[in-house]
Amino acid sequence: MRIGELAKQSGVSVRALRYYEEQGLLESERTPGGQREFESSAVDRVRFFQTLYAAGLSSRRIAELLPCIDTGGTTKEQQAMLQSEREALAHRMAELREASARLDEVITASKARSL
Amino acid sequence: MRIGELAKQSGVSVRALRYYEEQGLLESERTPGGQREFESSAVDRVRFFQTLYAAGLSSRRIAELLPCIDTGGTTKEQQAMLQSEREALAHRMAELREASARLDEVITASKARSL
DNA sequence: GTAGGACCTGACGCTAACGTCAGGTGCAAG
DNA sequence: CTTGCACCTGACGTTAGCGTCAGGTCCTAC
Repeated sequence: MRIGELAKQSGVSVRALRYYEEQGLLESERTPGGQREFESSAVDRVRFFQTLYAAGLSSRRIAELLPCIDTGGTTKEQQAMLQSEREALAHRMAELREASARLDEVITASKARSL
Repeated sequence: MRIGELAKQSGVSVRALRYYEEQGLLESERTPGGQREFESSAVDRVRFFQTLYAAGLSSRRIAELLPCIDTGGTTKEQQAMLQSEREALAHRMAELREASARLDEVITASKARSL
């Protein structure tokens, strides 16, 4: 499939897709005319990237994790990277919970005041 | 207290504090010589900002929420803003859980492969 | 063979949250 | 009164993840 179709199916912009390729996250064949040709599996891949981006990972970090993801990450370094990223996620979730709790305090306080 | 002391106690840079003030998040008196003088309560306030920043809120958003936080947010608009921000946090947490789950898949898959 | 939509490669623009000079002032100590 | 560190106000630099032209090519259809 070509880039426009991939964009439509994965829900990101064409520009974003070219950027992902530039960062080494996506690969593509080229037609004789020079246009990108993606495999259909790229759709899921891009959606996966979106999930990771939403979780706060950078392109750089995703690119580092890709070998682990694609090959199954058998080296110790890869295992360690996956682990540390998991811990980072846990940390971020804790921060969110903290912020959420603090906001709740404000909310309940304001409700009490408006009674 | 002066800005350097506040920076030390709250754990952020002097530049960041001036930025917060610029964005309307912090207030300060001025000495005759023009130097900022903060109340000691500013320490907690700044830490609170850090919590919200960590949760993904922008300065702009925090500034919007401030009246709710300071005055107790009694208007309907303020209540609505607090609610919507709470929901946004819940959404972000769901995204994190999703990403975390996907990463776990990768991790368990790689462990299985390395056996 | 030609219209025109999809695609191409630069390359500059944008926002947020500061970092980092530069050049000048305040202030507490000796 | 002079160090000398803390502080001041601009103002430009930085990073990420794209948005958005500009100017030119590909490809499919008629």
